[in-house]
Amino acid sequence: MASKSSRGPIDLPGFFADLVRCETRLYNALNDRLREQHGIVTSQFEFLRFLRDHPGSRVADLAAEFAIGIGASSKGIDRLEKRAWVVRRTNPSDRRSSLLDLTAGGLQLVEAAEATFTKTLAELTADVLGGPSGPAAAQLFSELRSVLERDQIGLPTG
Amino acid sequence: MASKSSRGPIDLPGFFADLVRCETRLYNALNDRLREQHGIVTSQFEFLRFLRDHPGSRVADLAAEFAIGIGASSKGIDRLEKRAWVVRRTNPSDRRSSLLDLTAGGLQLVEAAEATFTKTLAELTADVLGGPSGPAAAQLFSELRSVLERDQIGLPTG
DNA sequence: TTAGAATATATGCCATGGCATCTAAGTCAA
DNA sequence: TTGACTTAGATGCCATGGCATATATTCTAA
Repeated sequence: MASKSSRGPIDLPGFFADLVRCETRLYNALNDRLREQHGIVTSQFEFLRFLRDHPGSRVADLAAEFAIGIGASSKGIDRLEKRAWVVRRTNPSDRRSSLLDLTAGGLQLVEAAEATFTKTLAELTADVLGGPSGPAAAQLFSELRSVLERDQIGLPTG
Repeated sequence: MASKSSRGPIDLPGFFADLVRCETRLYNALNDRLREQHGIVTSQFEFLRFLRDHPGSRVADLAAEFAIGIGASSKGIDRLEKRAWVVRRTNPSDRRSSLLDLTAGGLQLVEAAEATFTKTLAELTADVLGGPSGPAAAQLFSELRSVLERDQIGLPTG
């Protein structure tokens, strides 16, 4: 059961539980839709979108963005590269790393998937998030995210 | 970078991205703290807390609550049972299923872990979520969760 | 009553992520 | 220059979850 509202200070554990349940279900639903329509899952869409918006990123940049390990980031790129949506090009100024870019096919895919993603998200959440307290909530999570990133909270080791 | 605020309708994809990043980092940080202080991870704490609050639940009840597959729920209980925090007792009215309960040790653990969990969450989020728009955001996610559960959005197959 | 359908969950296989480790490459000081 | 240290990321092992399947019960209709 979702937590109840109250007057006093927020019930943080209850809020967190609601948050995680929402995120899980939305992520699952987006996975289903993206898989059936484009053959990818949400995490792959997020990788592709990030690379579209930040061409020339490195494996470590993705790891930092998504708060995952370097190994997971490297393997995720392996899979996208195998499907010819991403290319690693040797970093001319540091040959330990590669610069990552979308291929033409990758760009085409991410644009199509973005339409599905945005539409699905709107179907599932617009009624509630489009309400009067939506903007305040969005602002709040934007701030929380900034704080967590600034303090480097919750970064995996590897 | 966290999404910027705006006047118009909410940027749903940006909001969702902020949400997922926050959830990932908070979950990671809670994992670290619970692991070092109690030898469990957050998902296990959530199982134990649910069983404390809903004694006699079945494997399928946990799966529904957490929007995970039945198999994952069963295996999660296996692990908690192996550590003697949970017992399966045969359901007298349906021998296909078991009724789940905490042991005394499980109850003791969940109480201790809850203190750590609540304290950590407060450390990491109270500044932002304790602000003026916190209650509205909490209410919003409570509603969104109710809607997603009512419509059975994002439940895995198995 | 009993065979077939439905249900609850246990189990096996695969994919993915964390963490440790390994290698290649860059940095720095003597 | 060169040897020690650091850094980027690739790779291997393990844990966990999804999905398919198997098994034990229960339900249902003839």
